[in-house]
Amino acid sequence: MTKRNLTAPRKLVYDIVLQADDHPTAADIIDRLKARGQSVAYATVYNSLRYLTEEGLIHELKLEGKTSRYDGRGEDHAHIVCVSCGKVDEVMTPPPAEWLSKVAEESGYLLTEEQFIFKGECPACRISKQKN
Amino acid sequence: MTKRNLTAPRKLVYDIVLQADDHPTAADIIDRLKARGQSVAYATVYNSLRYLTEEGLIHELKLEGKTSRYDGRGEDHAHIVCVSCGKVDEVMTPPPAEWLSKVAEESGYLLTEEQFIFKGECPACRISKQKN
DNA sequence: ATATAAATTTAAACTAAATCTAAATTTAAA
DNA sequence: TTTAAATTTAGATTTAGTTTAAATTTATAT
Repeated sequence: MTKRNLTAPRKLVYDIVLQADDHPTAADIIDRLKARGQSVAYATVYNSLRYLTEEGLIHELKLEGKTSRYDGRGEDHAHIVCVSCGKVDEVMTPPPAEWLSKVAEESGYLLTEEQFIFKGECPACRISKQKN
Repeated sequence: MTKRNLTAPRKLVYDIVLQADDHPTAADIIDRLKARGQSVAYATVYNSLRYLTEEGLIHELKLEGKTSRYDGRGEDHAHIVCVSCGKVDEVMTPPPAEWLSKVAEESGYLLTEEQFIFKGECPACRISKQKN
C-alpha cells in the first residue's frame, strides 16, 4: 500500500520552516537549503510544502503579492501585516471562542481551520509618518 | 493635475463585481464582460481591480488556488470556504469589537482592515459524507 | 473653448510562481 | 526479496498577473 511519509527531503523543508523566525516563501526556502548545502529539487520543495500544509504541520499564508508564505509556529494564531512597510507580526490574542461557535452555528459548517489577517500601520511606520 | 477616477472601463468592471452573487476571478470578469459584448482590455481589468480594491470599493479575497477573487458586498464580512467542495459562503456574524481593540492594543498597529477566512466542511458535504 | 500635461487604456511581450510530465529512485509491506 | 505504490527529480509547461510603450482619454488652467 505505502503510506505518505515525512521523508528526508520533506524533513529538510520542514526544518527550514520551523527554524525561520520570519514567514519564508518557497523561494526563500530554496535559498536557505542551498545555503546549507542541502540539495532538494525545486518541485520537491513545492511538493513538501503542500504535504506539510495538508498534514497541518505548517500553515500557508496568503498575504500581499502572489507568493505564499509559510509559518511553522505550532499554536494557531492570527497575523497582522503593515500596509506601509510589509512587516508581518504574529497576533497572540486568540479570537473569542463564543464568536467561533456562533459562526459554526450560523453557517452549519464543521470548522477545521481559521485564517485571520489584520492589516494596518505598524508602530514604526506610524512614528516615521508623523515626522514627515 | 488630474485625478484618479472611476472611469468608464473601471465602472464596467465594478458593475460586474457588484452584480455577481459569487466571488469572481479576473478571468470570470473578463468572460462576463465579453458575454455582455463589452470590450475591456485584459490589462485594464487588472488595473481596474487594483484601483477598485485600493479605493475600498471592492475586496480582494485570497482563498484556495493562486488566483484572487473579488467581493463587491458593501459591509465588511468574513468568509467560509468548504474544504471539500470549494464553496464560499459569507459569514455575517461580526467579530467582537473587544477582540479587535485588544489586537490593536497588543500589536500597537493602527488597524485599517481585517480579512477573516474560516475553513471547514459545508452542510451538504457533511451529509453526503455520512452516506458513504 | 482650447491647449497641455497627466492619467488611463490597450495589445503584446514578459515575468514569476507553481504545476505537470515522465523517467529514475526510494519506500512499504506482501 | 519482490513488487507495487509513492516520491523525487529536471525540465518543460501553464497560468496569473505585470510591464512596456504607444495611443487615447481626461482634467484643469488658460
